[in-house]
Amino acid sequence: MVEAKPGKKSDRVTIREVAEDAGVSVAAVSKVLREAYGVSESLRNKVRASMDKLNYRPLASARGMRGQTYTLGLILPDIRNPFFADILAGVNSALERTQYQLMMGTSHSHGPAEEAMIEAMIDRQMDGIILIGTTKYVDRLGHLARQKPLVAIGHHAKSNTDFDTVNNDDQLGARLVVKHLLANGFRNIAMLSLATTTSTILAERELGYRREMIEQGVGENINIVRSPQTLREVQIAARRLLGGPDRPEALFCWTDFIALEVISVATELGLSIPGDLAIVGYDNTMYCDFAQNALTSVDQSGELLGLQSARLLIERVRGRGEAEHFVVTPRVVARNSSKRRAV
Amino acid sequence: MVEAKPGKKSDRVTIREVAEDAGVSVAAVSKVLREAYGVSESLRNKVRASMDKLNYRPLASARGMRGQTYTLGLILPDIRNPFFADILAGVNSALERTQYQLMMGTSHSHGPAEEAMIEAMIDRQMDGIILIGTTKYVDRLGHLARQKPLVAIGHHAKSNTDFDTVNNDDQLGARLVVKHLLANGFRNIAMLSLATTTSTILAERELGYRREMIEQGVGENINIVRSPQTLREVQIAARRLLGGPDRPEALFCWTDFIALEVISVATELGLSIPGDLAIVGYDNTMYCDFAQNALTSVDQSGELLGLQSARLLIERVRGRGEAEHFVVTPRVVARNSSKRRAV
DNA sequence: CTGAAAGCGCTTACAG
DNA sequence: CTGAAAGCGCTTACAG
Repeated sequence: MVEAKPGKKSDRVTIREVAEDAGVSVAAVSKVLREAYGVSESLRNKVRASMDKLNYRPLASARGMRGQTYTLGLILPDIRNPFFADILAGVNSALERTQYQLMMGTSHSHGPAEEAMIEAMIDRQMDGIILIGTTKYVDRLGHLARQKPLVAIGHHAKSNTDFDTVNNDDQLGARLVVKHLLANGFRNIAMLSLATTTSTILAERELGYRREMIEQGVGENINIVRSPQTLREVQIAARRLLGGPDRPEALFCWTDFIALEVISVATELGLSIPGDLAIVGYDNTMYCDFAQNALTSVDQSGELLGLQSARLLIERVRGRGEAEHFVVTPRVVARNSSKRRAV
Repeated sequence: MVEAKPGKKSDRVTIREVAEDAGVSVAAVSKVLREAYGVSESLRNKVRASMDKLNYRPLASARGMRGQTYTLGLILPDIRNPFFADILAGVNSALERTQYQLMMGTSHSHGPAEEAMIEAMIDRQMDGIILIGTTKYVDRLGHLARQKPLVAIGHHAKSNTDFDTVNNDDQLGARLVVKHLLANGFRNIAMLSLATTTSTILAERELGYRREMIEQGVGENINIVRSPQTLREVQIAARRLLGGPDRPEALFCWTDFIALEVISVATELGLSIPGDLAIVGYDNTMYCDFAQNALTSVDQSGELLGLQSARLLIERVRGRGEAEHFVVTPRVVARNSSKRRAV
């Protein structure tokens, strides 16, 4: 009488049982599983039939002990930013017909969690990692990439050869915003950026803003305010900027999420948008379309970025060695928040 | 001359190297790692020193072959819903000082992805799984829970003995909304619910709405509209409901996310809130506080739910057998969107 | 308290 | 084309 152990995986079908059922060797089953070369049609069919019949599913960790786990990791810096949902949609659609599964982790901005998350994913044998909006870990990214396929979204490193990058042209995006606002009659344009010393995309956006302001002859109005991401800090920064006497005519915010908070502060201060203040965001997330926001924003095709990053990562996992750097061209999507004022 | 293989993990320190360095057996190192009984102070110290010195990190998949992977899975139905960020914050804080790492997966509403995600997590040896807002898979949940520790958030199953549940009292939440709206002078209250046949939390909220409407003597105004989650479908449903001649005075939406879309539609229709229409959401997410939304909502303490679910899951992983069902009491957070109209 | 050996479920050379 | 055997890095009884 065989008593099932109270253990949790007692009912799991193994490759050995499939092999027995199909009357072949364990190695043969493994080959069919990996779609490896040198398996006859008939053997493959027998094995497939047994796998289906027994409802076999390979154990990823066991596979990972020698080969791949068929698991890709995605690290998000902040799950609250709705832009990441767009990226994720793209990643998911790229993975749809593949064997790969996506596992996500978040790195809280406070603490050393980003590094910890990367290590956790390496320890869990992810075949490759997609990193979004790298910040602190930047310097060690090359070292990491040499031991694990890596794609960075939202981190400019064109000259790097160890990992791929996927970006929109952030400098251009910021330039387009300045152009758009000037075209609509706003000349005193400030920028609300992120307090960071390591984000290359913010550096690019600030650079684009500066350059375009200067080239358009409104360089004397350049004003970059930097704030951390927390709700409280953004509100404080926005109140200070908008409550004072030298309030700008327009404010370019580095991401929609923050722009929505600015709209809130402006509304509370009794400012009308765009009458008293024009606001532009970045990422063109779904909230921009809501009538109560009607937020002009820069579309950087988040879904495409996600799609492309997953494709590149799989290529890397399969052996590609040279780095690729994918860049998409952004465009301004104009809405009410930056409309030309009635004269 | 030993040449490092081009393989990716050549630099990984193993338990064997730690054992050699410390001058003990591999089994001893394993025991220290697991903080198992029967290890002398001095042996432990030696091993710990070697682990630090060599910068040893255990490979989760190897551990999982016999024991635990120290990885917990969290399955989200829709990453766009900001409520899940609150839950996640709670889960993360519960895991902070533990050995466990969280890996998240999303199940797209379209397709059989929810089931696929659960299987993917089982195949990846998660020690336990937190499931948010279960829908289709409900009937097989018991079977699943018998092979893997499981906690469900947002799924009522008090009589179930195989897994834990973590919820707010959804029926009460809906009742409180009706009470609040009536107290503010709104009598013709409709409800915008989710098109689902399996969600128990929606069933509870609908029940609470119905019962309270009847008990308060406005049963003749009961009107439940059900819509899928997609932006398009919600807009269509909202336009039909709000554009018609028999527009309700107030609309209770099943989640904030949907309520924000309704605010958008109402705004586009030229309706003022709450002048022409009061709106109430559920979950009290951060967007409610934005002045342009000022959305009254039901707070179900998402962070607490997340915290509690992680704690319960770890207890289960450690062997607890009986089911626990945690319920938190919701409360209405009143904002401008449901303010009493000026007479 | 400590360690040698078997084994978890796969993949990978290597023979045949 | 097919399979027997070794091995991935851990944990788990089991001896000592």
